[in-house]
This record gives sequence, C-alpha cells and structure tokens, in this order.
Amino acid sequence: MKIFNTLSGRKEEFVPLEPGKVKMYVCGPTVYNFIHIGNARPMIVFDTVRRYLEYKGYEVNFVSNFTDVDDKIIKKAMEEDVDSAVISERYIKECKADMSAMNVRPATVHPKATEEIEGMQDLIQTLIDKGHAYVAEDKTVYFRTSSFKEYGKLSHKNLDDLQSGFRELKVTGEDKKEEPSDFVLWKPKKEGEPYWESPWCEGRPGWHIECSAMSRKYLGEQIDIHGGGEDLIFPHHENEIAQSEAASGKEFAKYWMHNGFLNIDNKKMSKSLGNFFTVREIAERFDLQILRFFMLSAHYRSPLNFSGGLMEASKNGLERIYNGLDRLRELEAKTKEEKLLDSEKISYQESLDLTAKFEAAMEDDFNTADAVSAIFELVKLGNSTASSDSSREYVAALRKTLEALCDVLGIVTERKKEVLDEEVEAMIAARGQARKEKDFARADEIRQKLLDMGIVLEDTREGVKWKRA
RNA sequence: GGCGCAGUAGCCAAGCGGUAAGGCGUGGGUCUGCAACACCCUGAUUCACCGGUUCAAAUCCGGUCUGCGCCUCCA
Repeated sequence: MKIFNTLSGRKEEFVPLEPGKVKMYVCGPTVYNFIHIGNARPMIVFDTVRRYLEYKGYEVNFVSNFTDVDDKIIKKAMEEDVDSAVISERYIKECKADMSAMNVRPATVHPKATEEIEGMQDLIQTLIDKGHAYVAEDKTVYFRTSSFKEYGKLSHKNLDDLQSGFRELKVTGEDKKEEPSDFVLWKPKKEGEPYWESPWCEGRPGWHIECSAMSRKYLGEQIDIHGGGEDLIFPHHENEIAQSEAASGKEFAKYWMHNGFLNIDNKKMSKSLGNFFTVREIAERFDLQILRFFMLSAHYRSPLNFSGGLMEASKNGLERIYNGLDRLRELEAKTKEEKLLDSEKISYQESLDLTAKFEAAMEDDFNTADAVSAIFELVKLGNSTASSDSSREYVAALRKTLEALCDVLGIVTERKKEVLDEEVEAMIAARGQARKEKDFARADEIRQKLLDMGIVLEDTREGVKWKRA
C-alpha cells in the first residue's frame, strides 16, 4: 500500500510502526457552529482511509479531537450570553449528528481540548525545561522556533524565508517574542474568558499544543498517520512537529496526509464571498450519502468543486448502484439454491478481477475515484449477467462483493426497513388490477397519485417495485 | 515576492513512458400498454499551447498561457 507523504512529497510504501496496527490522528473541527461542507471532506476522506485499513485487517486506533476552547467559541458565547461550554457542547452534538448522517464512524477517541489541559501543561513544561520554549514578559509562553533545526520540513519552507516574510508584519511589534516565527503555547487570560491555573499564569493553551498533547496521550510519542486539510500544513502541522519532536526527540508522525480543498465555483468557500454551506443546509436538499459519494468521486488530494449540478449527477450515479444491488438481493431470494454453473465461471472470475481492481486503486494512495469505477463495472456485470436463471451462489457472490466494497467506501446499502401503510398497499393492488383489465388511464392515475405521495413505481419482469422518490 | 498544485470528451473524473477507465448528460435502438429500471449502440485520431528527449509521451524535460492554494489559529 502506498501513501503520499507530504513530508517527502512522494508516495511511499506504508509500513506501520507495529505490525498489524495503525495509529492515526486527524485534526478535528473547532466547534463554534454547525460544520460546513469543507469540514466534511477530511472527515469523509479519513474515515474512508480508516475503513480501508480495517478492511485490510489492521487494528486502527483513530483519534480525532474537538477544539472546544477558542476565540470564535468565546465570541459566540458572549453574543448569546452563555458559558462557552454551552456553545461547544451544543456544536459537538450537532457535529456528531452530521457525521452519523454521512456515515462517518466515531473515532476510537474524540478528546476535547478542555479536558486535556494537564497533558498540554506537561508538554509545555518539558519544552521549557529543554530550552525549546520560553516565558515572555507578559507571561505568554512561546515556542522557540530557532531551537528546532528541522522547522519547516513539512511545509518545505526554510526559517530564514519565513523570518523575512514575517518581519514586515512584525513592525507593529506588540508581541514580546524573540523571533516573529515563534508561536504561542500558552497565553494569559483576558477578562471574561475561560482560563486554567498554570505555573506561568492563569490562561489557556495555544491551538497547536492541543493536538500534540492529545496525540501523545492517546497514541504515544510516535504515530503512523497524521491527517488534516492542506491548509493546516503551515503553520499548524509544522508547529505540531516542532512541539512533539522537540519534546520527545523522536519522529512524531511517519506519514502526513492532507486532503485538498473543497471549492465552490472554483473559489475557496468563505463567508465573505457568500458561498458558504453548512452540512446541515446541504442535508435539506440531498441525502448526505450523496455528499459522501460525491466527495469520493475525486482523488482526496485534488481540489474538488462543489455545485448542485454535480450533486445531482452523483445522486443519479448512486441510484444506479442502489438499483443494481436491490435487483441482486431480490434475485438472490428467488433463485434456486444451487452451486455456481459452468456458464457463470467467466463472469464470476470477472467479479474477482474487479475486486482486485478496486483494491489496487485503494492501495495506490486511496484512489477512490478509480475504486468507484470498479464498483460501477461490478454493477454492470450484475445487471447484464445475473437473472432468475442464475445460480444462487453466483448472485450471492456478486451481492456480497458489492456490499463489501461499498462498505469500504462507507456507502450505506442496507435498505431501510419500511412498511407501506395499508392505503398505499391497496392503491398498488388497485393499479395492478386496472392494468390487468387494460384500464391504463385508471392505472396511470393511481401511479401519479402515488408519485405525488413520493412513491415511485417500476414494473419489472419480476413484478411491481416501489421506492421513495 | 517565496513555496506549491492544476489544465484529459457537453459536465465530472481516472490514467503519469507503450498507444485514452468509469460516471452523469445527449442522441438512436431493445424491453415495456406507457413511464421508470436495465441492456446495446453513440462519443477525445486525442489529453491548454510551443519546442525537446525517446523506437514510443496525456504521461519525462524546457518554455508560454490560464486558473487556484499556502505564506494571517481557515478543514
């Protein structure tokens, strides 16, 4: 299995620190509002990475945090005149609801920054003791970037360039740091803000230290995979590396994975441009399974453009997969209990080849777009070769393969158990009777009525089928 | 200014040295009372442009044009 590592800028063979196990950490959202569809991309991408690793038999310890102390949360809390914990708890809950609707599985652990203050303070103290951090006049604790020789190795920047770039901004000079590139580990509280006691001052942690501390606590000093959006490469992940490696003296994460941005009309999504969508808003127009499928239709490192039209196309494509799978399920129940027929051997082999194609795509840096194409080919194979004359073994094999591969991508295929109420059942029966009597006008009238109720009828060779519009 | 990414059919999107996957859409056909589903056919003599390397390039190298991102605690 190959993974593109931002650190080296190339695909590398994946070798876990410990055979059979994978430790991965993905930066989670700051919970000051509903998550937006840009937040959804890393969630879906890394959930899929995790699913594939598990499909391969790895035991995955997946940690993803919630940043629940932050300027934006505090601001919102002041606006609503409530405690900031009220805000963060509310949006953590909402975020989890969105994740569930996108079929993003909960992480092994979802630590919250406010519950990990002790670990952060320990880490900060270690950095101070080792000379990698210092307390400024105003009691702010800064990381001393000049003390970490490898600073810039992830974002491929060198400190000198960064310093000169920063210098212009620095002229205003309210900061009390040694170098402009130094960053905050702990900052003094301001009036009305949440704070914690510390050896340096009453205050709160900087953003970057959270992830280093939580990752260390739940996964140890060294992890296999660290993921997040590409905008986090600098400064967030660069700073995490500096903190973690300066403290432990060991390589922090072996593989750094970054997803590309989700754009709207080829522009970065932002509130000021008015092209900002929350996952909740999209859910009003589309099943979030479609959003997931849409996001997997491109490679995770490519920028992905979002639009309603593209979502419609994804919806139709997903529908094709569902139709094919539903048909196989019905066929399986109807076919005779028998072993694979000689005439099915070639098609069966084809399904095996397609599974191999799917896996090869995923092995190659999680190429989900290619993996999806294998699923479509499998659907076509089923549609064109499986029938009521097929052996049950053949139909069942196709069905199981399709379900397994969809599950790796996190596409939900289980049919919601739905019972039609008696009135609808009666209408369908009445239409059947009308058709039998060749009273098509009456039959179409009933079908239209059902359509208005959101129920679509299809007359197949195997009988009348219905589904929700 | 520094660093980096991308330009493949109407749209989306794989492929990254060996002669263009897949999906959506369009048009035609089969099936069907009709519709829907499904199936078959329909699509790039060509991969932004110009040079170069090679027996062979969408794929490698150089240049041009265009779009975008990071360098501000924004996934």
